[in-house]
Amino acid sequence: MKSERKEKRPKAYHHGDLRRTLIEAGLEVLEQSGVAALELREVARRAGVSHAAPYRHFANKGAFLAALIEVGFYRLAEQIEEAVGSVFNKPEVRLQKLASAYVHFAQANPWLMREMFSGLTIKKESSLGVHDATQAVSKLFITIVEEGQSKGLVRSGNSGELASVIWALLHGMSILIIENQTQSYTSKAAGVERMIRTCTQVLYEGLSHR
Amino acid sequence: MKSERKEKRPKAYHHGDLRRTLIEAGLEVLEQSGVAALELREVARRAGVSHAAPYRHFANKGAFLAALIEVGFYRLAEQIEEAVGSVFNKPEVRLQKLASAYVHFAQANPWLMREMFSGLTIKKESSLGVHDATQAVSKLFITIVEEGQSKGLVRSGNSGELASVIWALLHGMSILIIENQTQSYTSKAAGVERMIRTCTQVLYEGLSHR
DNA sequence: ACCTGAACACCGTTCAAGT
DNA sequence: ACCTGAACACCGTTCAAGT
Repeated sequence: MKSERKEKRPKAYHHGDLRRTLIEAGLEVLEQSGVAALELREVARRAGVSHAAPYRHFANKGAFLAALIEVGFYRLAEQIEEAVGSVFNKPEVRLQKLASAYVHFAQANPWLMREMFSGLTIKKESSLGVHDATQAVSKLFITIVEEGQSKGLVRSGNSGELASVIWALLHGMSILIIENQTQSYTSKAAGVERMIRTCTQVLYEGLSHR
Repeated sequence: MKSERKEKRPKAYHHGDLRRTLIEAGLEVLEQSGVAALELREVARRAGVSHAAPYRHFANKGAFLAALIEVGFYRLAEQIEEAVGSVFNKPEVRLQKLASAYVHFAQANPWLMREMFSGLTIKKESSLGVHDATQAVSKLFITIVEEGQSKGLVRSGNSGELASVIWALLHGMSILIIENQTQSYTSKAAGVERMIRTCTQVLYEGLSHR
């Protein structure tokens, strides 16, 4: 209901911040066993509370999932920011760092990633938090494009549209990799890095100012 | 080509080819109401059989989902083949047709698309059919790249890797569109077409022979 | 050979009752 | 204010029994 981006510390009752505990447990179950195994009762079990307790913090299972997704987008945004913000390299290298960050997030959180991009429209309607979180990621891509344009590196055009092209390629690549759809090319870590480099090159060429 | 796997023809009993009927019903439920609503009992209901009947044709719910996914990949492959096969236009136009076909498939079957790229690795292990079906799509992309290379249009390099770049961009774009993540740029059909054109351009530039 | 109906374990959700 | 335990409807899955 409220925006929970800050570390607030509600007074511990039986279990401290149960909401946060449930979310952490949920992320754990999700990554360990997949969505099919993500049961509210199991999450409650892990948190050491009764199966009815989660309903004090989430309207239903959908709202709980939305909370996990929200966290997911904020974490992804953080990783992206770290990757592109702390580097004073050439733009090509920054783009590669961005790509690496995105792909590695997907590899580290494949199930979360799948849920983050599964029926978002519905979840955004019922959860303002999810909407804000997706915007955080979206804005990062747009900023990157606009920076590139202001330096004369990126072709002119609607920055939102060009940002979507970058996002699309990084996302698609990440999905193909975690779904093992790139075959032998990414079966090893070195292959993944090579794939990232190739994507970065194609993007850089394709987006560059002519 | 509409070659849809090996056609077995079990003789009609009470309901004709129940297996196929169940799959059609399943695809219907999935697209109408999403994965959460995809229940074997509901599918059986729609097919007019008891809730136990599906177990004569599928080991469990997972195997049923795998069957839907398999159909999904073959249909996607068909659409792609149609798009690139029947056109004698310039390669740029063919690429755009390919992109359109992919995106439109996603728009027409968003839930199926999400399931097709959700936990594929696990499903491929238990379902050879799914593996073959994904290969059918994968090969199409590779062929397209190799054709481009042989004509000197596409840069040299591992064709599988370059094929993955194309697939990645088209897939990512499709996901962003169906998840409403490209914002206003694709809220109307015209916006989607423009987005497709931009992606195609970037791809063509990025992949071209230098 | 193919399907049914009862049965079982388990989940999401609700609610009166506890601390 | 926050959590528990019983209760309910419904799902996935199994299996003996029907045609």
